[in-house]
Amino acid sequence: MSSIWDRPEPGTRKPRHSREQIAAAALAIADREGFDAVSMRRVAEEVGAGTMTLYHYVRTKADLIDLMDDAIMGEVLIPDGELPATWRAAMRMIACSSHAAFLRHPWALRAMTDSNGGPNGLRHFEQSLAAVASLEIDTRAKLELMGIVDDYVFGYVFRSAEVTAALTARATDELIEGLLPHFELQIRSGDYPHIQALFGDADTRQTWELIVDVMTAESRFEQGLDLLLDGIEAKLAGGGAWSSAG
Amino acid sequence: MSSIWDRPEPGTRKPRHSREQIAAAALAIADREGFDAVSMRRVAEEVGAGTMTLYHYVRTKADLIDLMDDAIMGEVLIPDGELPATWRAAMRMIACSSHAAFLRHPWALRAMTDSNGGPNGLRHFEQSLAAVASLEIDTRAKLELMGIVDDYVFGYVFRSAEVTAALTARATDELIEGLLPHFELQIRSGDYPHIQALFGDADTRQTWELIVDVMTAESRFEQGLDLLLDGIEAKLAGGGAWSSAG
DNA sequence: TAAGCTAGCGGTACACTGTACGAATGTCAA
DNA sequence: TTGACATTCGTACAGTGTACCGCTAGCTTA
Repeated sequence: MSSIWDRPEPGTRKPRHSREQIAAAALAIADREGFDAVSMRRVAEEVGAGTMTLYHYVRTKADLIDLMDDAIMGEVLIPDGELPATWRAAMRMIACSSHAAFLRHPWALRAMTDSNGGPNGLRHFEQSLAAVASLEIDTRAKLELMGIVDDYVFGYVFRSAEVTAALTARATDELIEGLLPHFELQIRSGDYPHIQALFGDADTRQTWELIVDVMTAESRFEQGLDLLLDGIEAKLAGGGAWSSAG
Repeated sequence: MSSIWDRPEPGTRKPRHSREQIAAAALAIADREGFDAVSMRRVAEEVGAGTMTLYHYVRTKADLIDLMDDAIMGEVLIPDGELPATWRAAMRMIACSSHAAFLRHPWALRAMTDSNGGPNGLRHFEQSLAAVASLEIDTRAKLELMGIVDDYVFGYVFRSAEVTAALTARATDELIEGLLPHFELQIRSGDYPHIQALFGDADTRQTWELIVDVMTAESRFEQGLDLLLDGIEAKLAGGGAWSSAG
């Protein structure tokens, strides 16, 4: 019912561990061995405690994941005083910082599903509000603007994490090799004229590498972000007010 | 190693079930009881077979999920001949269709992690290529453009699915009620001036409802999509070529 | 200092998961 | 009818999260 942030750590008698330590251990395991390797037994082993001991610091595994998520959100935060003054530069910096943090922990997005948002999440929200504070649009419009940029950032991170996961599982070559046979067969059927054209003039393998390259290229993130900010800026400068739904 | 799409269904002797039937059963369970309820035992029960029987139609559970994913991608496809001629209208229609399909199955994105892409995924790729075919930019730029729009779509769907999941678990009121105490406490600390300002003039509860409303409002999707397309259009019209990274 | 309370620890057990193995059953070709 | 083998599925095992409960160590009070 009540989230973990409402309940105090145990502490009247000196506990052997701490939430920070446990979260850090879980994070280390996730980074090293993947998110699926994070089990209560594995984390307990990592901190040198019995499995059930963890349940004195954390009510459920979901709570532990909340702790991990908030640690990630901590990495997203912009250090005090470094947030640019203009809304565009500020939003851009926040977006890039999020991007960087999630690239360091590709499993994080998957873990984030049904997280409730801890203190660092709140601080992140505060910073985003600060970024758009100077804009002269109503509150709803500010929230919408923040949401739209977040949508893009999360989408990029989500999709790039997908590819990253697939690539770390197998090597690029092996992955392409595995997909090729079935793929070529389909293409030759003639049902996919545009894909056929795409692969037409060049070597099949070369085109595949181009696709993987585009998907994983970091440049695409800033490219798309700037295009989106262009669109927002144009709308804001366009005299007509931000068109709210309500 | 090889994906499910490469191996034929069992069939020389009349099998009692089919991949379609099994995938449909799994989909029904996911829609009705949530993605986590989809277990091999549960699906087998649904189709009226022994648990291990499923393994004659599917090599692993991951394969079954691939089947489910491809069914969803089938819902995303634009019917033959209905794809608009201009790139912008076409991309917009594909994006909206994706949006709609994933709203119908909020669990689908979570299931999609490390899916390998089946026939309907390929058809979707074909349609996206068709949408940007008329543009006079090089292949890489086309792929980048498609990727950027997909990033946005996935991001919106991901974040809205998060909120949707939280809201179906508890009622909106109950959710807000649960978060309020801890939240108000934090706000009063003075560390969050912008959030404090946001909640300042109005009733706390009212502002919360505004936030939830903005997050879940479907209008935000098309709003952001149009802004992104504005940015892309401006760049394309700007004379200067699409700035590729390579 | 001694007694006792209890916070913190963790072993055992249970219901659940995916799936390897192999025995039983059914259906076809000969 | 007989063999071959595709199809079905019961059993078993290693893994998961966590409820329950006994134990021990350290603080508080007498």
